[in-house]
Amino acid sequence: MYKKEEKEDLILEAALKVIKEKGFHGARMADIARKAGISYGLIYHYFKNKEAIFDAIIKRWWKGLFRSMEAMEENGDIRSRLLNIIYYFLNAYKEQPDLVNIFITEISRSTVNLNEERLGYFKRFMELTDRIMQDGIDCAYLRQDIKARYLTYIFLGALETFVSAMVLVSQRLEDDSLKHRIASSILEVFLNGARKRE
Amino acid sequence: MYKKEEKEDLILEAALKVIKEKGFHGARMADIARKAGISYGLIYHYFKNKEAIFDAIIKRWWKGLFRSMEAMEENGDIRSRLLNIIYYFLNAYKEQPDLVNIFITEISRSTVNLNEERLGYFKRFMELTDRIMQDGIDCAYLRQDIKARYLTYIFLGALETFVSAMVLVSQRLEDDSLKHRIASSILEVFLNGARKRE
Amino acid sequence: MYKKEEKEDLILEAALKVIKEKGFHGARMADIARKAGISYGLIYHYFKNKEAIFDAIIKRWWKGLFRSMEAMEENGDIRSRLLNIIYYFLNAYKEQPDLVNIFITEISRSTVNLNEERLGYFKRFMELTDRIMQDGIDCAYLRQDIKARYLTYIFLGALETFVSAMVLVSQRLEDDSLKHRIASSILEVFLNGARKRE
Amino acid sequence: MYKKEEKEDLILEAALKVIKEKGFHGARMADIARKAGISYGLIYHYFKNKEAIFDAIIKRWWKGLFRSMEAMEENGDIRSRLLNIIYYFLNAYKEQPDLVNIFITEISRSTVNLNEERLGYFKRFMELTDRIMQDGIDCAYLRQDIKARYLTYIFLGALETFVSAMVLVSQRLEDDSLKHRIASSILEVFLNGARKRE
DNA sequence: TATGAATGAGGGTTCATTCAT
DNA sequence: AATGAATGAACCCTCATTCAT
Repeated sequence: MYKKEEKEDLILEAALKVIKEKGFHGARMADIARKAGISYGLIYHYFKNKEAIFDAIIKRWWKGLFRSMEAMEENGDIRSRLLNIIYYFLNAYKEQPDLVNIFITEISRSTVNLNEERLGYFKRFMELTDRIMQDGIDCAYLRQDIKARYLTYIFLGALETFVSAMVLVSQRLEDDSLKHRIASSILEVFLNGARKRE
Repeated sequence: MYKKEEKEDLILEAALKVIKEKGFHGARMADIARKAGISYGLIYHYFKNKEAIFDAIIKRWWKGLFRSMEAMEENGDIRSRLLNIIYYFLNAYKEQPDLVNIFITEISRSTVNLNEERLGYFKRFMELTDRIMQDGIDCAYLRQDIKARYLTYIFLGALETFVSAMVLVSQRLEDDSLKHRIASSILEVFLNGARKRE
Repeated sequence: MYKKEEKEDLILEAALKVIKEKGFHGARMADIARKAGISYGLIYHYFKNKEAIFDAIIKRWWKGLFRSMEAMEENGDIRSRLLNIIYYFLNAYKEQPDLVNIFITEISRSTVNLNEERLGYFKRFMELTDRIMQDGIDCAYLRQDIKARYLTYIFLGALETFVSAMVLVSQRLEDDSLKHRIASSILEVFLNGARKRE
Repeated sequence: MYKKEEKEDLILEAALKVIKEKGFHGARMADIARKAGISYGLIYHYFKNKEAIFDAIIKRWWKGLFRSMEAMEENGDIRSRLLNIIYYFLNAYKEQPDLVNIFITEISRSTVNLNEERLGYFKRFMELTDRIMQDGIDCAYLRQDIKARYLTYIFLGALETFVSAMVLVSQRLEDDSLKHRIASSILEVFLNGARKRE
């Protein structure tokens, strides 16, 4: 089924744009269909219902992030692994700003639509990040007087806030050097506070 | 009219709870009325429509925060002023966890319902925090190689993420010593990274 | 109860204006109360309900017209009696354009709110006018080959259409000579067609 | 789309009946749906809202009338053109008494729902009728001492009043000879008063 | 696969009317 | 006599979802 996946992607892409503009609640199936250039009845051949579209979007986001993080676990140093997370957000933002927008505005904070599955993604993300921090603490790269989980909060908090600010002002990231500058800013500020001092 | 304000508060309190549970979109006027123990139509004596209730909640949040921040501007040192912000969130969370929940999930990130007025509140918040950072930079308390606005991002990012985490797990804050511990954690981690080194 | 009637008039006067602007359905009790400068609860001391206000307005219109027509029955010639009807409309229009507007737009044609009582007024109006026509036929002043009822139709049709046109364009009648000119136009055109020819 | 128009007609037909019974304001969308034998929401596939249904009904009435009047302009004599108007009303009344009822009770007099578009229809109707009268005056068929616009008032006033009376008493028009009798009554009475005398 | 007509539950809002004060 | 808070039925409109074609 090659075509099937393409069509699903077409729908998800359209859904992304509409949800970005109107939010999940405000996004109507008819809007999504129109944006995708198909009839709205057809959406139901590919997705059980509106919820399923949202789930697919969420899943897409997390799966990519997890894959990227896990790939680095074996052979990456702490800096590289943290940078990896940052770049996942920044690259995603560059290529699919709508997706990041939705992550920031609809996924990352909402307790409303939170179900077991979605909560699970978060926990996993926290755990994967915790593991980086714990590795850093263990190898004496990061300070040892703060719990890994707290470092995770600081790191992800800073990252999210930066990205949120970019989302809010619709910052363009076409210039790669700007992207690198932002990435290292986030990293350095965090490390400055979190690195072990001698 | 003394009674009028009381009734409005009653409605806002009810709305707070309902919105927390179901989100702004999911909250039905009927739910709010039931929760407030009043009849359906009465809400419309006090608020023009559903939007107005949301606005009132938002306004209440920001006005309190601004008042608190401005009161400290004259005579507070940097540490105190930052702690003041942290405590505003933590105290609010302790006394009105629903309000903080809504701030985190519905206000602080949503670009959907963002209008000029609401965006204005954010900008003001950023500016007031920037001013603290700039004062800290000017008096050589904070490091001078990072822009005030970036320090603001880090600080608010960490704060929001901590509070978000508390919201997500419905952390109870009945014990004041826990509150103080969290407050100083946030502050110290931030300062550790942001303070000027000799 | 002297005051009572004054207050009722105050309310009716206000109702007149509001109904003119918004129609009977669009007129809200709150609008009427505001226009009358009283609280809306008070209206219910003077009128049973909204319907009763409408009834009072209708009654006011018809009673005045009937009184005027009956007073002329004994001693008026045909021309005078017809002019009397015309002048009742034109004078009413001059002094209370809102009332005439409502008669034209809400009373004279609506079959919707038509109940026995209101239909009765119409029938009485038709009968009183028929009687003039019949008298005119009997005394050989009006042509005898057309039924009195048909002459009534023509006459009232012309009158209503003139007044309707004035209502539609919000014609001012401050100048009495204009009023007289219109009155005689209506009468002459009618008589020209209806008078007996030798 | 052939079916689409049929469905729209079905809805308009139902709306006609309901509005006749309850007036525009009193007519509920649910009533119309029930009368049309379709589901509630389907109406909104065909009409934007209640107002649009009313507009469609009004448009239908006027367009038919204008088409008929314009078709006669070139080659009709004055009598025929006036009879044409009369027959448009009487035929419409015979075939769609509800439509005529609504024209008389809701359209022809109401200043409440009058907007630019609707007022425009009236003006056009008046102008087209004026033109007949002016042609009649120019060719010395009608009297020359009365303005065309006044003749229009008389004519349309008589016509409307006749039809109104039929509407009020729910007169049946199944017998064509009755229709012809009424038509010539209206015309003769008008012409009797309006025709030029030698 | 594809369309869009059809369904109907649901929710925001209005407003006449009642009633405690 | 006067106020306006309180009630709740009513109604328009939306939109996710189903289904016949």
